[in-house]
Formats: sequence, structure tokens, C-alpha cells
Amino acid sequence: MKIATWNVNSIRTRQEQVLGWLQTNPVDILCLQETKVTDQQFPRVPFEDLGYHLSISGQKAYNGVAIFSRQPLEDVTVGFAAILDPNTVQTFDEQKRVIAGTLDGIRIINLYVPNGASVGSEKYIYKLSWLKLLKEYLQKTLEQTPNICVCGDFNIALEDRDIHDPKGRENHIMASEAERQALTEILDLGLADAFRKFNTESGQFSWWDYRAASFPRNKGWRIDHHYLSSSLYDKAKSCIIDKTPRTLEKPSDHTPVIVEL
DNA sequence: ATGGCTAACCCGGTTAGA
Repeated sequence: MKIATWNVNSIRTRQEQVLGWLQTNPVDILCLQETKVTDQQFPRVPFEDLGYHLSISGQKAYNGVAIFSRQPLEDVTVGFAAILDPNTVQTFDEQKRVIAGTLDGIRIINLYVPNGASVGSEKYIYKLSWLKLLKEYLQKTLEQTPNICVCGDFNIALEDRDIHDPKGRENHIMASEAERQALTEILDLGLADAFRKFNTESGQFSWWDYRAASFPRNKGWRIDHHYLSSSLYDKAKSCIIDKTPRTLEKPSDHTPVIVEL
């Protein structure tokens, strides 16, 4: 089974690129982030015509996640409230960042982790609070389902080798100690980075800033991940970053990452 | 160098991304 994750930065703007990519890369599962569209306005038909089932959770202008699957998913849920106390997480679920579904006994959890704006800002505090809830959400999920694949745009580079230029990173969003600590605590539940099973080199990224010619200079970050529970991690066959879509005209600033289980 | 680039929104300037 191939599971891809791709922050498309607007599904309506990227519709043709996503369709083209799926024709060349007919993955079993495609997890999308930053669809930036309400469910009513989501361009479902072209993807359904390609043979995909769509599970979507979006909102106007911001955020939004979706899972495309060749086979229908079971037990699709959106938001933290599917697992956690709705009264506690209600305000967090207003931002559409979490969708999950099951295929062949594997629980696939697709995430768009908050960006955090800048270290110490209100949005940064929100990001850390969100990650704390994510830990509880995944802990309870693992109690129900041992086989999980948690993927998406984490907006965190866990190690310096995941950043083109790590100097000064302690005050940089996506690399600060508190963010890394929050993610490490989540991984300590029993999850491991599929990409690093196969590739230990630096210089391999999934996101490049639109500005300052970051992509041609390969000044990027690796912030899009697949985290697998132990039995899936042991079985993983490959995990690759496909830079091709980032070379196109009007690309997303992220590019797809694909794990094969 | 707090720049630079892109997208949505409501209509050219703001908010957000990372």
C-alpha cells in the first residue's frame, strides 16, 4: 500500500497538478492539507472520475484536510472530538486540521499541524497546546488500533539535518526546542519516522519557501512526515520525496512524500 | 536585511503561510 501526503496550498488552484500527479502516481491513499475550501465547494468530481473516494474536512480560505483513497475508507472521523472530550477540544476543532480513516486494518491519520507564526506568539502557544491534544488523541487511538500511520504537514523539523541551514534555529518557528520536545513526546508513544528508515542524509526537504529562489538553491525544510507504529515501521518498504511537482509552474510550496507499506 | 512570494478574500490591501 502506498500512502502519500501533500500540502497543496489550495486544492482549487492545484487541481490540475494533483490530477496529473495521481495519473502518474496512482497511490492507494493521498492525504492533502491546506485545501482552503469548504466541503460544498470542493472540486470532487474530477478526482472521483479518476477512481478515488473522497473524505474531506474543510473551511473557507484557511486550513482544510482531505483523504483520497482507491478503496472506500472505514470509520472516517474529523477533528479531535472523535476521540477526546468534545467540550475540551471544541474550539480547536473549529480549524479543520484532523481527518482519519481505516483501510486494511491500518488507521490513517492526516494532520495539518498549526504553523505557529513566530516563537512566543499567541499562535505559537496555540501550536504547542494543539500538539498536547494531539498526543492525547494518538495515545487513545493507539489503545484502539495498534497499526497507525500518522502523516501530514507537521510544521516541525525534528533534527538539524532536516533544515538547510540550522544555525539560529532555537528561535525559529518549526525548529524551536519546545516544538521539537512536543513532537518527541508524541513519537515516544511508539511512532517512528518512515523517511529516516531509508535515508539518513541531510539536504532532503519537503518544503521550500516561495521567496528568495529557495527551491533552485535547495534551501528547504523537511516538515512533511509519515510516522508509523512499530509493526508498520518494520514492514515499510520505501519512503521517498517526489520533487517533481515543485518544479512546475505555480507549484505548491510543499511537494509529496510517499511511503510504501 | 523581519526583506522576499503566493493564495483567499472582497475588491487593493489585509491575513496567513513557514
